[in-house]
Amino acid sequence: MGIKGLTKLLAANAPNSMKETTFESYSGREIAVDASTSIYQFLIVVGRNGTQMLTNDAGQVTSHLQGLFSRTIRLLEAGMKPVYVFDGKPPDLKKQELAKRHSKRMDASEYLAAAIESGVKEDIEKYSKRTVKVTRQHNEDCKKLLRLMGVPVVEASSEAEAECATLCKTGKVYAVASEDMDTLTFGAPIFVRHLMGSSRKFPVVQYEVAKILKELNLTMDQFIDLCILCGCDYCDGIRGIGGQTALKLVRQHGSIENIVEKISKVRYRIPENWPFQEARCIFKDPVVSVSDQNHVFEWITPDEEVLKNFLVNENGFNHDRVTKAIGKIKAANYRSSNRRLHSLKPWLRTSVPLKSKETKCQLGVPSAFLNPKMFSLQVYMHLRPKLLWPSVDELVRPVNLFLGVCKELALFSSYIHVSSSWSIFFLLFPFQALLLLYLMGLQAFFDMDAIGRLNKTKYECLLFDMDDTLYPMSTGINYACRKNIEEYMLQFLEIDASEVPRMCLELYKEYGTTMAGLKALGYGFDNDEFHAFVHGRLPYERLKPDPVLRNLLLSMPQRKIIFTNADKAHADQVLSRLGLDDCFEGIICFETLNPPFEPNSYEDEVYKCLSSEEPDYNLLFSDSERKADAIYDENDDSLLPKSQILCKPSLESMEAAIQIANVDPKKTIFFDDSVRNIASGKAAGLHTVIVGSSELVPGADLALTSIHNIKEALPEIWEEEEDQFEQVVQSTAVETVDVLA
DNA sequence: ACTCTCACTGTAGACGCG
DNA sequence: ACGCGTCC
DNA sequence: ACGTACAGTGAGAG
Repeated sequence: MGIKGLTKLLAANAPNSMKETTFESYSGREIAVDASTSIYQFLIVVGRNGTQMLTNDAGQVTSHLQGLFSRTIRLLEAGMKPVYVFDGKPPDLKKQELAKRHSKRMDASEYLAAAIESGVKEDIEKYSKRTVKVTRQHNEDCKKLLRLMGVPVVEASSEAEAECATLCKTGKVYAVASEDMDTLTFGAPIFVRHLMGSSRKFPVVQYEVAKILKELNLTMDQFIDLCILCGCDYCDGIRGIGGQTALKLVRQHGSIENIVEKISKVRYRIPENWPFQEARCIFKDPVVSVSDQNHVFEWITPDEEVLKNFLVNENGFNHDRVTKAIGKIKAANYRSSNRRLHSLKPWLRTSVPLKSKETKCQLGVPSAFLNPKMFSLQVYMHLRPKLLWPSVDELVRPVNLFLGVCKELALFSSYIHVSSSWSIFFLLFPFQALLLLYLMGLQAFFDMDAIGRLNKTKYECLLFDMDDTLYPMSTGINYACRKNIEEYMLQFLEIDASEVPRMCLELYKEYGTTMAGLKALGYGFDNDEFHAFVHGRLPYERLKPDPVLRNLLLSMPQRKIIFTNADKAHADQVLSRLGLDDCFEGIICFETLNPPFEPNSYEDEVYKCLSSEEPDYNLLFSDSERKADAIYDENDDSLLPKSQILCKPSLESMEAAIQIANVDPKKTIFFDDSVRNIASGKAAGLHTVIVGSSELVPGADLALTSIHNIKEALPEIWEEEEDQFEQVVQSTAVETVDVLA
């Protein structure tokens, strides 16, 4: 039911918080839409004639598909980028409200039956609408349709409105379009009503939460209390108190607790066991899906064939109509991908900071004073001898070799889940296991001998992203990091608070990291200073040592290298907290790809791949010269300033990493949690594994919910030990032969 | 008289043709 | 501009 | 084992 009477209350008490806009003005904007309410409306109204609805051959209702299909196309054609958010589990507090609705529907069903009996058309019409219920199947149909159309779908973990609001707060969408006033209570910064009202019965209205608070002169907490008092889905208000009185009381007393204490108990009866605090919690800290802070929504081209099959063959849509509609989606996609670059322009013109420069160098150590040695390659690439086995040299005789294997296996079985049949086998029948391994070894030796010197090694190197890959997203490090970046932009770059989240994300999207984007826009801050601020006060204590992962890593025979966009200090801190310091041969980090100065001191091959970009001379130049870097051609619409920073997901960064690590991409597996990094990793020729996702994404060869599942999902990594083993055996044999010869 | 609350009821898409 | 039938 | 919401109305309380 949303918040009772909030529209009126705001119209009367905060008229300036709402402004009339137009449908067209949201062109180019990402808009979150609550899917359930839309589907509900479609089911009620699309193609309804009494109890008749639009159906497919199988007699299943298709009204929701019809409605959603045309509405979404309408949005796309207007240049908007819709994100549909589906409901998750409703909070427990909402149960009673839902039960009420359920019983109402049951009543309506009875009335409907009676109406059909008596044959009164209007009653049939009326009551059949009231029995409408959005089922799981409807939801699934719609998700499928949207995905085929290339439109992003979000599954909220609880209330869709809460999820929408969070998407908006974090800048992933520009606004939430809904009719539900709850959206404001959940704190969606920009909330649009009647956006879909093609009837023009109501104009499109935009609410801004910040303006509401300002005009009502309330804090967000107080506003939430106000909404609870007005009456929300989660608990009753106080009888006799509506919007007006609630506003007065909140202004006067500040919080529900105080109001309860002060108001007349004679006149107002406070409900017993009134769960207003729980309701407050739902609004204030709603359960939302823990999504990747850096995840970027994409509106991709529709899957034409499958979409046609779904609509035409399965649901009886008119073929020509669908074909025409798909054409519209494609055209809209094409236009908006061209338009995307425009969205950064406003910041280019207005945001190049002038004042912030003076204070710039006081926070961090100017890089010029840092010891150049610190940036030599060795620091970032702790090159160690390639460690394949314990004491490889000693493995002259098979027995020694098997002792090594035993060690590894013993290590495995101590922590790997029981599912590893090898480990069990080894534990139960150590002697037999040894014998079997011995035989396998001999077999491998002879196989190898037959094949000759052909190198069978499948993987030589494993390239790991660090944050959100080696430890889960839920630690909140990523979130804290983002907050710090926003804080930095606010404090030191003097960017307007209202622009920060959105700008942050846009730059991230366009340049790979927000920092790279800021640099490209001409902000001349110091890299180290930025990193120090952003990574300085992260809640590292939340990272706990991960011995399981450590053992997994140590048991992998391949080279293992970290590839992160973060700086060295952060990488060191994280790895040390996780207890993984010594698991990696090297770290490719921000400084590796963006040497502070003296790019010449780099190895030739590294420099070669960097030289296609302008080296970052930025730090050596004066402010005015730096500003000149941001100059772009006003007349060329497609040109944005190039980033001077090399980072994922650019293909150049991938190739640079491959060169620095000196690996063959075909024999390297790249682990990352970001879809676009995976895509560009694939483009660079790497094997790719998306971590933290249960579904495959474009460009990924494999999906891992957690890095801990690596052994189950990629047994090849360990199986390769046998390959390595063959190699060792063989090379040993060859050497022996040489010696003998 | 006037303000406010409450309970109840009604209504809700999108397109294209003429 | 509008009403009205149609979509499946 | 489930899934929506506001606007308008008029009666009645204070």
